[in-house]
Amino acid sequence: MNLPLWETVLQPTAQDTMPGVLPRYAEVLVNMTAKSLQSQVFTYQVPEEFREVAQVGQPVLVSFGAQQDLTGFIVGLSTDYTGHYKLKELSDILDETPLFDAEYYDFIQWVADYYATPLPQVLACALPANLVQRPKKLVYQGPNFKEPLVVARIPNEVARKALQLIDFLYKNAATYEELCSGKSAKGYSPKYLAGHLRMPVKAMNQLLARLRKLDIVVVETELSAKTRAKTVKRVTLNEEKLENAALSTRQQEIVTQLKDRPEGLPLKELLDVLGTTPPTVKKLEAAGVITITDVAEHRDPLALFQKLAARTHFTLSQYQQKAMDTVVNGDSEQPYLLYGITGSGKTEVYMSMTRHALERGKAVLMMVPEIALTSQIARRFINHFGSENIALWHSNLSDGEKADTWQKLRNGELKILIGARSAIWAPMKDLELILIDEEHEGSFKQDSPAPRYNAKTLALELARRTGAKVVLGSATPEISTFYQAQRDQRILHLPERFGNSQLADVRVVDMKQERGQGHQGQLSRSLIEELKINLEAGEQSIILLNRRGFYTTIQCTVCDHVFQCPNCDVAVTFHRTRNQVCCHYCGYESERPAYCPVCASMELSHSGVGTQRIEDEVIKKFPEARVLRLDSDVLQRKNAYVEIFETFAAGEADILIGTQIVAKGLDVANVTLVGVVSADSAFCLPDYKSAERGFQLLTQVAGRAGRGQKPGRVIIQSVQTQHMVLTHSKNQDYPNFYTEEIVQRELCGFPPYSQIFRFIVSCENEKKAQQFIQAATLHLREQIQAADGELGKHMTLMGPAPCVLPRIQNKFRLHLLVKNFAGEAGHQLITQFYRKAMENRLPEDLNFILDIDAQSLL
DNA sequence: AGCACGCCGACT
DNA sequence: GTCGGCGTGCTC
Repeated sequence: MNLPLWETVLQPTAQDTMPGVLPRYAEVLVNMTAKSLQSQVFTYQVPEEFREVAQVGQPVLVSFGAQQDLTGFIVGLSTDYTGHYKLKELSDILDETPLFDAEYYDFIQWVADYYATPLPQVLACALPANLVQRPKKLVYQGPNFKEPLVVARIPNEVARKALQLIDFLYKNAATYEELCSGKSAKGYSPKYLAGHLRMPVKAMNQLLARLRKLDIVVVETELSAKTRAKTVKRVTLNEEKLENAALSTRQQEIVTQLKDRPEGLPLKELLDVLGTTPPTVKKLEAAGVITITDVAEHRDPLALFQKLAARTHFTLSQYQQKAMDTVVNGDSEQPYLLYGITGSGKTEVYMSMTRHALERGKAVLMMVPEIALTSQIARRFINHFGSENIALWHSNLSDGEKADTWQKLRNGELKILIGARSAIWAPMKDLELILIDEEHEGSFKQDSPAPRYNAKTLALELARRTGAKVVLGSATPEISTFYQAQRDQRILHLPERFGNSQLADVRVVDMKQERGQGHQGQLSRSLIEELKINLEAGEQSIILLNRRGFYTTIQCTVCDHVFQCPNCDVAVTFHRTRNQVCCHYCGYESERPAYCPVCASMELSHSGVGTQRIEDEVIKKFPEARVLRLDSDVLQRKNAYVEIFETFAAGEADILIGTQIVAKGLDVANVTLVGVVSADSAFCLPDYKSAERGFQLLTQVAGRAGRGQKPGRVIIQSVQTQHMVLTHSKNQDYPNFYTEEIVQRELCGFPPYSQIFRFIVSCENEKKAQQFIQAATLHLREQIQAADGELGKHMTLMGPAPCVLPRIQNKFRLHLLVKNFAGEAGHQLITQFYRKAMENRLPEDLNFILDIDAQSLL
């Protein structure tokens, strides 16, 4: 029977060749710089020696055009080729262990399509960095380096730079002979050389090309170091070789150490114990008496939690059980929404579902909004399931840890993965359940760079492909999520607070009134009073400062001038500890100005509020209180999140002051008071989601109070006490907030009634940016009108207009919004339009971004 | 995006 | 003659 073979021949791109039939051709996605070719796949011949090992998902080295040593991935294998190209051969397979399979690649293709992003860019986003070796070009002295006649042939205009370069290489770089000798030789990257000689990289590359032709320099590609599973050297004894060996005293000592240890000893330990040196041990190895092997060190990202691995037990309430049963017996067509107020026990439902999946050998992906929360949820999962079954996935993982975890997930050795947004790319085997906790959080959407993906969108697509079920959990679901879950009747409601603890008592304080009655400062009298009560009772308090758009600015008291960043049109933030002002968008830093540039007055004041300022005020009022601060300054430190949360949770502080992050996930029974300073900035941004975000923030933070037996109090300080966000979050009333907000959305045609596309143009030259976006808008209008049917009636263009933040990092920003009511047809039109635009060369220094399903319109 | 190829004008 | 400018077109 040769039918299977014949079939393969007919399908040259078949991913799976028949067993026993070796592939001769490989489809390679080349890591290309050429924009118009980036998503294209090219066929290469597989050299004889690679045919047995070649597999989809392996990183490879190829040459393309005149360029050598480009990296790429095998994305398909076949036994036949029907095209008419003279095929090149694969230069090398960089790693025989594949990083993904054909199904995974198909998913990547879907993402690339949906977000109009080149395939290699999506792949680069999906695969952990440094898992693949990167080629690096290094410049050395060439064979003709010291030939004066050859140097004389360099044209005048570049001769000066050429001589500088030659001088530098003469003093620093390895000679051609040294390079050929094979020993480690010093070379320099073109980028470094360009920087050193103060010239553009492009010019340097041109110069190098010229010098290369004359053999004055050579450029070699070198591969970055391989990320390997970390290994330790282990020494074991070969008993049988021992008998006829003559041993010195030192050698005898080594043998004695190893005698009763069939599993051997780590080399390092052996050296430490005996105070000997590696050569001594090596000599014994040469004699065959002992063996030294590289053993994979068990790299455990959960080592931190090991000590906690005592299993917990719990029983589900009737509502929790019902939610669990519905999902277990339900289908995977649409996501489920696990909707329950804070403290209603969603985590127990997640854990029961996870256990159900594990019992049947299936895998579970648990997504959380931020790393800080990872530790909290992870802890409860580890307590319950034991650390050996769980992997964590977040950006603080080292390359080696990522490489290990990646392969273990691919092999199905790990069944539970907990991680933030990027965990959606993990190559999970036998995936049955995707849990997305706090699904309303904005951090599931990547802002930049492309692909600007939403992990929730990807989760739904992944579920569609694998048959996995998706459960979205929140007390304050995204408006669009609730809308759809209600329509599909997929809401799992947990109406009770767990352990029947009471909802917090929420009070709104009118700060205008406070000021009117002559009370100064950021903390209202009620809040100060309540803080005092809590301190005396030994209970803990949280103060939330909603920072967005509400920084500590420096303002002139005479002319009201607010100090701005010279690059971005936003106010600079004042940092007292460093006596500096800095811009949170571009990182601009400068000494605190001494006088106003407009009126020369020296009467400057700090207006606005920063966490530091609140901290000062609190310390002044309560000098004996133990205060912790959690904001972006503090978070620069690695593990700062975890440390501060743990300190607070352990009761080692009385008051925690922080930005949005304190509103999330913190589950401390002894917290009975939450104060919100400047609540208004949470819902007064020019953005269609601002009410939703404001409500979510205030409700979540209110949920932090009174999680134990003691009742909680919440004080919200505001100047717009009648705002609907405040009235609903005061009552922690999501249903009524939803009802009011969804009407607005329909009225204005915002999601869920439309899909938002946002084009952003940014350029240092304002006029250039304006011209470009106007031309693009015109173009898009034409295309929509030219499309068949009534597409034009179902797509609304808004703008172009300057962004709410019109200048960031010295670049002017304009955007064009498109509301798409036409579903997939509209999506395709937009993505095709954008793809075509990106194939052409953009004006220099101009960025053209498409944000699909944009969340923020600032 | 590079890079070769090719067709022109300005030099040793 | 030869070198180098830059416009075009191709890269498995």
